[in-house]
Amino acid sequence: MERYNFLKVEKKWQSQNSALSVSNKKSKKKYYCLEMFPYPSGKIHMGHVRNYTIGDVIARYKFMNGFNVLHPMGWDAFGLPAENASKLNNLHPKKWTNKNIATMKNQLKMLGLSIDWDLEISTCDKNYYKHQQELFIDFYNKGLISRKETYVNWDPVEETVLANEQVINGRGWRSNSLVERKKLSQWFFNISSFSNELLNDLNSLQGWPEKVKLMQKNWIGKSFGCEINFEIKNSNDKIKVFTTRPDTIFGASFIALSADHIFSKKFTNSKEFIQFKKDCNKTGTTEEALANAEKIGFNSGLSVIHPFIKDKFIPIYFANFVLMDYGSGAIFGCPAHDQRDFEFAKKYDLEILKVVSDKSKDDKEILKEAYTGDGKIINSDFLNGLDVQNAKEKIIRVIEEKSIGKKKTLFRLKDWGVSRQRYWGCPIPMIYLEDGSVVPVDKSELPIELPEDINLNSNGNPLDNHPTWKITTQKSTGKKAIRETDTLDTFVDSSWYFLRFCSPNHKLSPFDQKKIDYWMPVDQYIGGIEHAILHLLYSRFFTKAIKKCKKDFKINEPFKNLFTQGMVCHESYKDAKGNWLYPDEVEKIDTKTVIKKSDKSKVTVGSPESMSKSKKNTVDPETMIEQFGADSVRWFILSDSPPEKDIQWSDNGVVSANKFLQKIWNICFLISNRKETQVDKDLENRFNAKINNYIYKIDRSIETFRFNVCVAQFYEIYNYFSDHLDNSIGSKTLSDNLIKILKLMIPFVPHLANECLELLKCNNNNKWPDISGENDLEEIKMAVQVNGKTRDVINIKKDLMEKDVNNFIIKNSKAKKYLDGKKTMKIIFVKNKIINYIISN
RNA sequence: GGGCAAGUGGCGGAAUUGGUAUACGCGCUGGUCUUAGAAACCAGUGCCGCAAGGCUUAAGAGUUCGAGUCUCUUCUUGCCCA
Repeated sequence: MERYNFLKVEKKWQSQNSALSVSNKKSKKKYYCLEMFPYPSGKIHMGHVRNYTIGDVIARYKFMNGFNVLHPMGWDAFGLPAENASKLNNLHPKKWTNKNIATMKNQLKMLGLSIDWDLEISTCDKNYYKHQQELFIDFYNKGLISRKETYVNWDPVEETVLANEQVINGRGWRSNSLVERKKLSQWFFNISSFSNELLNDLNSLQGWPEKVKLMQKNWIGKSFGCEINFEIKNSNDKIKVFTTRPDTIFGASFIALSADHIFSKKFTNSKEFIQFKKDCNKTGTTEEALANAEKIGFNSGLSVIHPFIKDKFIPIYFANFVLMDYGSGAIFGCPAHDQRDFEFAKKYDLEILKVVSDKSKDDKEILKEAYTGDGKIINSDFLNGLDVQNAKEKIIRVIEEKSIGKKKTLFRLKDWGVSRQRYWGCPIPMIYLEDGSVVPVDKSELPIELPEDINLNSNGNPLDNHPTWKITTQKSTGKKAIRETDTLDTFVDSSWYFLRFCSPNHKLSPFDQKKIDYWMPVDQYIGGIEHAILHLLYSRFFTKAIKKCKKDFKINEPFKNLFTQGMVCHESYKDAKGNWLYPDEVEKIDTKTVIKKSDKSKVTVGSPESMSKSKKNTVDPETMIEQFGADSVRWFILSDSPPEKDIQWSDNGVVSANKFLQKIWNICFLISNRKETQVDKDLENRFNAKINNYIYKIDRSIETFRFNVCVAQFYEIYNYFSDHLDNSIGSKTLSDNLIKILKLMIPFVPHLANECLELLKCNNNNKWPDISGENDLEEIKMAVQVNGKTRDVINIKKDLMEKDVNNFIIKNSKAKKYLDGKKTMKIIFVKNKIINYIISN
């Protein structure tokens, strides 16, 4: 017998067109299977392998079930790493990117994915970003984009603006440098005006994980609050304050204003105020940064009159933890029940009055921190005795009756700042005229192309530094103009690529509406959980925004079903000096000892975590494919853990996958050369039935993404087959059943399965075997319990009634000895499953 | 601090959704074949016990004829938000 030569076989099947031939028969049901496209960073990693293998299983499964399948792939090709690499290697971002794309495309092909490469797109291709610029202009004309001067998170190392979500613990997500607050004029997508829609439509996404929907819900963060107008003492002015805790109004002990509040104009000549404002800018803009920063304030010397206690005056401060873009840029502080207010009050020695009773504590006790829980309202006149929720409702009612404020809905979701002071991104198609007005370029001028000659080695914005690029004229008037030199956030690129895939070469507009009508929405979207919030939210926003701009566009939500796969993890290794080591630099002596190959010194093993270059706990997919074959790698990555959970990479696992696939090949070989035996019809029937049950189970497991269970079933099937090779089952029966099983294996290990099917002379590989449901097995196993304890398992004919089962047990079962001489009080009988005797002692 | 998950052998995990707990794989142990190793194949492998048998799904209680699954309490871990 020849050994299975995966190198030869995989090449053979890959040289044939791997795409699932998409016929455009409209009569057929469509299936759009999409995996998140990769950033072309250089090489693919195991995370990609997992993502795309899962997608491939689904795409091939649906194809074999008769669907028209769209299974495209492209490149999220703009982004900062290209510029960094360019500075390092003196290679133009475009060249660097295209080189990486070529490498990674080749690697993906090695995996044997059923991708239609004719649909390939790249976001840095002008034929792609041209249409993105067109969408930008459409959005602008619809009022969905605005230009705002705001404070932004400024990364001083990257010299760029960061979105709030790119700031982690007050530091840039990539550079890890402390983020500063800086005022800049920026382009914004008005995503916040879609807050309600984005929130409510989550309910329609039944194919999304609850977890992701919850994360989006929290991110949008709808809350109710109240605006209150405070009268300023000895003045006709009022201050509009926003609060989510109007129930604590009687505990108010100060008013805090943003340093940018309109009242700050009164202090423009104060040196102290100017210094205070400077200090404020050291604090970031995220909620977290505001919560953790030291609270600083500036006493305005003014005060307001408490709206319900006429002789109570409350001082007005400016404070660093209040931002202009939250509410009205003014809050009232209730130190007893808000931690930030508490810290502020401690620092400036302000009154701390409890107005919500903490059941577990004495109300007279001095607080060590703010109490934010529920409780009965105290010290609050007409609110006393109510709980927090009722107090909120009552006080809002009173405030509205007295016309000193009103109820307001607030969203946590902010508008999406998309300007980036970067070269390698989509140019924003706007121009500045000499009269100061800002207008879109004429659509006929699109694409606004990135210049190829660019100097990336100076500080600041590369396009702005380019000698000629920004100088232009307005087409319609011939007036002199300057181009916008910022480029778009790369999240914009990935917010509509799934639409472009439906007609990737369409020239006139971003997409062919007819194709959208057929293919959209994406039936199954697959990607990492790390995109649970931003990418998915932005894509949802884009879909809704396009719907606003284009009459015929009827899609409301882009992704019908979403699956988020877990990460690929590996142990990390450190030598005695504390240097990280790659897995192939170490050797395992036994289960406990690991040594460094080069000098045999002992190595410390770290617990498994997500593969990352910095910890060198990576395994290169290409090496693995060369060593064990793509099928083995695919098989292992699907086998060990449920796909939504993290998986631990194990070389042993791939080795055993490889061994198993060899066994499948062997058994095909044996069966195709098997001599006919005397046939036992009964045995054959049972064999057929059993295989049918397996087919049913595997089919169900694929539908529910339980690929690890599928793999286990395949192992069982193999064991079942090899147990029956010597039995009186006809060779044709064995071969026919094996063909069915091999077809089930095509989505998992396409090369091997197709090769085996060829060996068994099966040439109808594209059709999924019939699922006739769970077949009737003549015999089933039934548990016999006495007082709830299992005493025997009997093989018995299916569908027998209680009386017959009972008779059988009394004659044949070893459970009988537990029943002898005892009185049976009751028998619980579940057909085909269990019989339970309740006896008295 | 708040929210959400989840805790099953040495390890990854399965359990038809309240009905035989530990499928399947890894690892380990013994054997066959080999000069030897590798590969392959066979057998064993939750714990206690010579055995009969008993115990076991983080811990404890509850509902039930019957609980890994449902309810409550506690503990631990992970993720997201602060």
